[in-house]
Amino acid sequence: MSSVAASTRPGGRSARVLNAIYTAVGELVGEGTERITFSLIAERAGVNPTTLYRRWDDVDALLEEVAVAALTREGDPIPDTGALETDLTEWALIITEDITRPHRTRYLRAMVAARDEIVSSCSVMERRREQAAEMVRRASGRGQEAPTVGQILDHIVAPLYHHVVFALPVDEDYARLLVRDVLLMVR
Amino acid sequence: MSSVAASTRPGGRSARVLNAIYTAVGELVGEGTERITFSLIAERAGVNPTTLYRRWDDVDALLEEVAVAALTREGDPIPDTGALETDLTEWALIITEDITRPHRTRYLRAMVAARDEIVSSCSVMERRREQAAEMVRRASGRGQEAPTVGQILDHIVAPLYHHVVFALPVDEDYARLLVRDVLLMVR
DNA sequence: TTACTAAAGCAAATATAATTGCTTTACGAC
DNA sequence: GTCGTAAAGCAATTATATTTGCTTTAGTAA
Repeated sequence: MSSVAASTRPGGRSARVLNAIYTAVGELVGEGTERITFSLIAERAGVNPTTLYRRWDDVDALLEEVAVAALTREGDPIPDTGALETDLTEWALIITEDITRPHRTRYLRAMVAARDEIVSSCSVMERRREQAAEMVRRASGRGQEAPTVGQILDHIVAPLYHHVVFALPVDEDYARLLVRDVLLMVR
Repeated sequence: MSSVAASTRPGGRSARVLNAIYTAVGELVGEGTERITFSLIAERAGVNPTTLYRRWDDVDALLEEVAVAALTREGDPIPDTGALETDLTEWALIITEDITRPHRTRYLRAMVAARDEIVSSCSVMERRREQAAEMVRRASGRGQEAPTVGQILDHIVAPLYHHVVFALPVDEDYARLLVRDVLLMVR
């Protein structure tokens, strides 16, 4: 298995090699390559296959690792429009756009296919929870009634991810619909 | 790829072999075997490996096929308690119990890891839609106000599957909570 | 700088997977 | 029954994947 960090010598070459490997995997996933193998990755990364064999138990372990890294990268801004409804709508649209990009979908699937321990170690959902919490906090600050963070996760985030993962259609209208539904719960 | 049905000679041996293969895969998945290979399956099924190579492109294709078959098997009864709230609660509990069983979870993951085409061809969600529709129909027949079928799928089914697939905790209380939330939408 | 050593590269050896041509079995149509 | 054929079994071959011992490279600490 082995993990990214904790290398005793993270300074130069190892880091460079690791980076090349991650990039190679990213490219291959992005290109929709069907059967990704160590040899393929090594070739693309300009790295010796042995390195891969020594570092990861199998290709899946590496793919999961890269997927987790890619999915938990920070970045999405938290909308701050002055009203919860528009905040949530904006946010739902950002998520939609993010997870429907083909290689994002592939990463999601790769991660989700993995064993519990790996999936749990991935903080995608924690990240979403924090973002939701921030929007709710702002709403409360303005004296607005708001759904709970749990409700936002269960009824906006979950359905969106669920649809992507089960290859069901996801679009703007669907995202807006979910926001409307969740707001019906607070009235 | 090749699919289950449409064999020109479904009568005896082929069917028996296919069955042995499906059973073997089921067992291996159930046992949580990490790296399932054709050889492993063939050995377990008491079948020649060549048969597997000739019939499926790769192990994943076979796993997906078995997963889809297992997940779309009929069986869950549709609760009919006389009130929508209890129907939905019963139903949510049935789903919860079903998808949290370890080898069910594994099947779900296997399916979800697959390519779009395979996932789409799986009617798990259609099945759920029909069941939800039936309960809503009964409620309307009694003159009860009810959420839409879409709302039930988005806000009860989706969160449940989402939690399982993302290795988040799922239990009875969670299922009940979701039902309560969705009913808040109709008032 | 220098010495030490973790980690990468290389190449040969081994193991496992996948393919292929041919033989055998046993449905299914007659 | 008997015949034709689809699909399974077998075995030899080929291709890939994986392991291993050794060499080289280059961070890091002194």
